[in-house]
Amino acid sequence: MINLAVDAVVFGYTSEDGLSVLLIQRKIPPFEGEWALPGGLVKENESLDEAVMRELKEETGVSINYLEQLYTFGEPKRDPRNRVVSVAYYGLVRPDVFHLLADTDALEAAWFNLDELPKLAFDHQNILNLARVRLKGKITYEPIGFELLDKKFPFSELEKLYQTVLDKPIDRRNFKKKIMSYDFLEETTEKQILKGAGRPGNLFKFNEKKYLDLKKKGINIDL
Amino acid sequence: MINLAVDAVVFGYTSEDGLSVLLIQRKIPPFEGEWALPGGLVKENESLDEAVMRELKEETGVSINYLEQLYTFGEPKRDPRNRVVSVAYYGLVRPDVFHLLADTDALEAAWFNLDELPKLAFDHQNILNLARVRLKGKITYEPIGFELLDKKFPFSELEKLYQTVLDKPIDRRNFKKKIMSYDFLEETTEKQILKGAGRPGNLFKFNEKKYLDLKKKGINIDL
DNA sequence: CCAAAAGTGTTGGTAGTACACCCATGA
DNA sequence: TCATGGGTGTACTACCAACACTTTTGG
Repeated sequence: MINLAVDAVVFGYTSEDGLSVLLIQRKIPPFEGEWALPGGLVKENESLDEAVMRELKEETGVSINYLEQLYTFGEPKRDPRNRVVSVAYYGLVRPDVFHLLADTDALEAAWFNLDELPKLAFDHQNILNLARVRLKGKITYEPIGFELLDKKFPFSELEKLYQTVLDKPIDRRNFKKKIMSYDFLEETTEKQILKGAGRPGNLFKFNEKKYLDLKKKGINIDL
Repeated sequence: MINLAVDAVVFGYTSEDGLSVLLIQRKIPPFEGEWALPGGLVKENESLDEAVMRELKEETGVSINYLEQLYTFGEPKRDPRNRVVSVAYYGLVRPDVFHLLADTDALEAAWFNLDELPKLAFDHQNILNLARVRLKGKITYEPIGFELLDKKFPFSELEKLYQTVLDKPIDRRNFKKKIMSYDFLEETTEKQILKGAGRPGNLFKFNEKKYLDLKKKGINIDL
């Protein structure tokens, strides 16, 4: 008898704190009290996509519908008790729009900065690592930002987002040239309201139609 | 109770017949007598990779160990009887090195040219379509050919392989320039033995070390 | 006036694309 | 001698990478 589960790697991005990941503290054995990816067993009559959204909602209160399938992990001993095969999903959201609410099998749900992670239960560190790689890959051929930034934002916010996810510095001028050539950003006349010193930047917004078009067609941001 | 299965999309390539796919004719319901991808239920104590190799061997006699995970299909109604979630794998081989031998749940095993496919059981046509897309993608960032061509082969064979998998014409000169720049091919002094008219080409061989290096590092054949 | 962040162009190199004619062979 | 397939080079373009100084603001 093989049990089928789903796990969700939900990355959060804010310009202040960079990348984080949503974890839960397990209420039940195995690994009781330890931190793990949200997830759980698939029910008889739901699809995998439905299962992962449901578990995420149940355990963390986070409700999103654009997770992507990452990989299926099926080593016989990955769960110390029973055989559990897990279909992992991943996604990237802005944490501040959710109110976390641990429930069902979770004692607590919290965002952890990627460089301050606790030890994770099961093989969840592997899953997270793979998700990290895939996320990096993904943003080089698909635009991101629309769901992660404010309606209007200074250009530097988009730049910071790419630098954070790719985890390397980017030349400001070349990046702007490239992004602008895809023509999915519109410059507004408004200016950034500053917190601290520095010249305030113009605010930009996404042209939603062109942005979604390019999500389908694909772009190429090799940096 | 959810059953867990694996399915294999094994593509075959020959320069004469192009791309084909390995199918089996089902011996048991559902879809008895129809053609389907080789695959079957995962056993309690084997990994997913082991399961897919085993099923492939059992049903078709084909023994390979370099399939890659493709995607996991889990719609509740994809199997008309029970709930079956299937982890699909894919790979590309040369058909002529295998002796097909249908066994266990298969009445017959056979290679089908991609444009002469029978109607497939379950959602296997979807799985195949996705595998086709992924295969195309894959050869643009990983060299192929070593396992598919003879030890020594005329350059046109490699060209034909790429044209077949990508399903579009390629400029011979540009392709050669690009491939040669990666430096994993060595030109020999031998010449092709002809079948029919035409100027015989020089034979090439892979530099296995450099080839495997590039498999890891990745290349970029955007054509 | 100093520190912080935004804005802005040019140049050189590299890689990609388009393109056509001659050569060696078998029939 | 014709048909078949192999072999080869150039020129144009587009993209990418590297790079530094000026402007606006807050403190």
